[in-house]
Amino acid sequence: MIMKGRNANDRRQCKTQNTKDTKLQNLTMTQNIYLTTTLPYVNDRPHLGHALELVQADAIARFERGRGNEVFFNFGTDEHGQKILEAATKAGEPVQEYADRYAATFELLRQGLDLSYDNFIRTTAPHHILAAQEMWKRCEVAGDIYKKKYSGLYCVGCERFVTEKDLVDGKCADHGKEPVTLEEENYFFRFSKYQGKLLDYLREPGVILPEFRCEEAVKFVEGGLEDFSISRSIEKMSWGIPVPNDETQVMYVWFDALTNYISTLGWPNGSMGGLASGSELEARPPKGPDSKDLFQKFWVDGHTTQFAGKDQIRFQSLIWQAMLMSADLPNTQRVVYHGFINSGGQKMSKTLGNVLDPQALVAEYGTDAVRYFLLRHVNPFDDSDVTPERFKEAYNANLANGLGNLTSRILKMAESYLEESTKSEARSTKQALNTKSEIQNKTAEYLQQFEFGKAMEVVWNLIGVIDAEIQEKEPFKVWKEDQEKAREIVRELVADLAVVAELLAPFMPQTATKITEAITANKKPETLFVRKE
RNA sequence: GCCGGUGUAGUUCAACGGUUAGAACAAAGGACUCAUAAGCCUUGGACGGAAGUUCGACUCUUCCCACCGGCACCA
Repeated sequence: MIMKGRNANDRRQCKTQNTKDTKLQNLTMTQNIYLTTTLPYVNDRPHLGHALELVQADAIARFERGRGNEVFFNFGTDEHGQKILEAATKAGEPVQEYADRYAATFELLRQGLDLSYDNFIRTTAPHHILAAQEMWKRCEVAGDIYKKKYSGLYCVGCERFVTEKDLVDGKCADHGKEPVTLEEENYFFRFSKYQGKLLDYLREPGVILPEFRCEEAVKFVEGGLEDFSISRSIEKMSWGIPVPNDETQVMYVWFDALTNYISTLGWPNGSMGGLASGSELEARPPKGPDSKDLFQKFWVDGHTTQFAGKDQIRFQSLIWQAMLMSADLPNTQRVVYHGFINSGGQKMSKTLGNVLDPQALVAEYGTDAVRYFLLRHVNPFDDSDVTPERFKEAYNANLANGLGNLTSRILKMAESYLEESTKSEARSTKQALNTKSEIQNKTAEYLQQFEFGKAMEVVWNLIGVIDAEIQEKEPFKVWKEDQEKAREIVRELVADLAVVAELLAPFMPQTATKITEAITANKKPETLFVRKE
């Protein structure tokens, strides 16, 4: 049963998808694209890691919409479980109110980071609760849920089960007491049954990015899978979704939470709570009698991509996939795992005082600056170190001095020399058009591999080229001798700038709009990025 | 402990076994002025250590040192 000693052939199972095939497909037909991040647990405020994942997903969402694909982009909050209950109790607040409060801080990211998600799913939403119960029933019907005695270390002080990791010298870190071994009857999920199927799943090209994470997943599965408990006694932990037909148990939080990826689409029926305001889909609702079609359209017929942190492999690529298999639903086609953000060479922590708050950065630098930094200067797959100094350096060098200054100098000349707006399409020089399609292809290629930084670097190379061109052609000098010739040069520059704006749209939507509008008005805009000293 | 990865300029990253190891940011100097004292040009600066394979190694092998990740009930 257990596979051992894989040969060289097996080793190929984690290869990434052939990008040429993907590209061809994408060029030839409109696709339905489903994107989701993981749902943050509402026991803490949003940190930069959440922002990274969201901005990555959002850039892809905007990019895909921009090339004509239909996108459903999901985000939301995970609100059940022991830790929320504890935190709320500690805060002396009713649990739901506590969850509401934190959920709100995450919803604020929509504005702060200019996110374009189509639905914000909360795991305490009535529809989601029904969906989680339906998922449970399906797994039960499949014969994958059974009752068994769970034996674990229980800390009387914490009033909960603890793990070895929670212990310091064999004692609970919070209470300094040795935990007792306690038995409880719980429901278990037959995870072990899916070992073979999961290995088959992992063998499909591109289901996990980056590749080395796929290797980790394979190793893990090959090591053998054990069934695990998916419920808790309601006496010890009441803050969860009731197990169908058993009043004494609630679901263990992640079993409920993972179902959000499809409950957000209205699964298993059309009674979902409604789309986020501003959603693209709200403006043009899916065809059909109810939103059941969203599930069919995006999860079944569409291409599905999940974004998650590197610590999520077990949950997203294994447990969730096994649940889907058990419920006889299609698997996720791709999960992209990002790294963590450290600061000053250390994990961000409150005690170290090096926690970077995305909203604070937005307040200081602006939405697009934060998006820019996360996408361009944070490694999409490995851990990255982010400090306020690095942020400022990148901001000044590339946004203030680079993009912002370029916009100013070109549009100042346009405003002074040209009498009317340069319609970018009409006046684009051949050169600009060539550059455009060439660069668009490059950025598309990189984005398909989730290489956000490389995709943006292409744009910044173009910015450098345009700056150099101004230096070389010196339209401001030419103006003194030959005004028509100077106008010609400036029109060309404006067309180039329009290309930059268009390329920036998925990454920095507000800036792209500002530049485009300034071009249309033929007016130098207000300083886009004020230089920080 | 087992498995995997990484160690290149002050910093973040590149480099089919082969001419003087490339960029970017930061630093220093210069000519210009349309622009946010921005932009352009120029300059200085690096292969963790040891041995080996090879005509030749940053690139392959072994060992050492350092760092990081994975090895299930924390979401």
